[in-house]
Amino acid sequence: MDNSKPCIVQHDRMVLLECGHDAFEEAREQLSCFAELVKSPSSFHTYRITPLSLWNAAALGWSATMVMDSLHSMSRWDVPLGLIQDIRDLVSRYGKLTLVIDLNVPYQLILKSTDSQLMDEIIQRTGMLTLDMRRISMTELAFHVARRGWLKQELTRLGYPILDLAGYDDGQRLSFSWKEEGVNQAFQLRDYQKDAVKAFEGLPGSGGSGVVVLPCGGGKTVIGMAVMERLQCETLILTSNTTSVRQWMDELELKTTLVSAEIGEYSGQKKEVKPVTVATYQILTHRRTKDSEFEHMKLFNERQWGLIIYDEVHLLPAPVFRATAEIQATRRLGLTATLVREDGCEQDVFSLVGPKRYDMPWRQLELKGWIAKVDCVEIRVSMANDMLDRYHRAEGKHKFRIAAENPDKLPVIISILQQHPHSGVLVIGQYLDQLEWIAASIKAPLISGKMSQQERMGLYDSFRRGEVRVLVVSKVANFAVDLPDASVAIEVSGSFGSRQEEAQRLGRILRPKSLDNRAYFYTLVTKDSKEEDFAIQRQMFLIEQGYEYAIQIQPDTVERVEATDSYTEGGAVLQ
DNA sequence: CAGATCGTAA
DNA sequence: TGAACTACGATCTG
Repeated sequence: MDNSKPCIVQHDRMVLLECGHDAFEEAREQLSCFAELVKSPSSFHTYRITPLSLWNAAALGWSATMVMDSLHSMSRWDVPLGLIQDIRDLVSRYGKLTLVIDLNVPYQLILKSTDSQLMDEIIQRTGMLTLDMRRISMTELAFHVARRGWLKQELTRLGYPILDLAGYDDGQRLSFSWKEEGVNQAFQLRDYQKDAVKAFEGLPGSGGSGVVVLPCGGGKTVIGMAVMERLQCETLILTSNTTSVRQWMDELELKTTLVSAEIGEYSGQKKEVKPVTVATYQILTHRRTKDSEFEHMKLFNERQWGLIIYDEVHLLPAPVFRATAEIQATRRLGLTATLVREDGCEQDVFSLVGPKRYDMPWRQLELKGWIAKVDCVEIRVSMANDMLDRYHRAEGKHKFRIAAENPDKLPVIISILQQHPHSGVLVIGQYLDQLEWIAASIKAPLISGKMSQQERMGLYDSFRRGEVRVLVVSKVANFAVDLPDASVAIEVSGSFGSRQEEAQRLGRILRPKSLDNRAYFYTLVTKDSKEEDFAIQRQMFLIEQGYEYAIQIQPDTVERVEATDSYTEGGAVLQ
């Protein structure tokens, strides 16, 4: 055993990482490249090495030897032999199967494998020869172009990822450029944005499809536009909501020479199809009745798109995968802050949109000053005795809500507000009753789904101007892209454990700050309740990104609030 | 026929 | 595990 190493590598593909260890930070960075975080209690973080995490690493250029060397350098004990075998096997699978165009037969693709045994294995496991595919040599299988997406999806599911080198249709050409700003100064991309665009383009032959992972505030729309600008083709942009549709359209008009006649909105309100069209996922999946067809999927074929951009690709609805499988000859760019999906369709994103091409951890942007430096603090608030009684008597499903609505969270909120007397603060929660009560108690306006868009805009404006310092917001915070940014967020309750939600909420305070570029994220959790478990689950994504939650335990009510005051100011911050 | 309101889906 | 919110389309209104 070698205690100078931070990890325990287990034969079940789990890796335990000791948190307090000197080499923690470095190990975390390595692991995040080829493993995914599954649990993060305080002393050890648990990572899992999955086929998908290895293939994504392979797509970024990791070899099995590199993964092994990395594991070896971090592991306290010898890396289990079985695992070494598994990693060798899995990583080497990426690239063994390639997809190319048959230059002799039109509409025909060829799946090539590096050895005939592998081809035998695949044919056996899939029974593919019974379909419209022919084995044209020991190592080659020919099939129709229409099967391209289906094949990749199926084989990835079976454990055989395909390196797609079959190329793309360029689509209808569309000329435009960045608009010149000021004194003939065209728009400048940040270095990492240039790198992301380059990574998406890949080497000649590869690239052209895949996912760019960037935190909120990292400029995902800019990267989308930059890829469009490189390709000079008609583009379909898919986003999660109508506000974001308008945002894309505005940005395009503002930063490029495209004019409004060339940019179309395809949503519930309008059905324009123009050289650049921005649509919501929802309209694509809309059906008149439960089992009628998806009538708007035809949008994929209404023009000769040269590029399809999937904004927030982690939200891509399952039915859209099917349409995506059919347009594999079109370049595809996925943009997201997290590849984690609650429905486990990560594999389909990998096989149908493409592998991860670029990943920029939040912490690195923070070091460069592109986003604010955030301190995350989890405050565990205990329950008063009568609440505790109610909690224990309640049925399982009500317990969570009782804990979440713990009224003793209020003094903590007030204390935090006092600690940040000059900052814009967002109080974010899940239950309207609770939020109404808090809003009334601290005399701050509440923004919920009930409030009209106009009223919201008014409040957002006053908040931006500093006339209103504190806003209480409901789940609207998860969707409203126009919510102004603050430097302090207090999460008073959250849903069952969505990592996405936590990421979104943190995103609200990430925009760089003028003074010291610092922001604060507090999450209030009732001590010894179910809420603690869900909080752990929610925080996982941020921990994956390298954030650490300082934990404050709040033993009892008001008089302890002062006690924590000094504690917070002192040291409950990140390094 | 633009804008408000309502029910439904996910 | 449940509540809250959004998007869409249909219907209504001046």
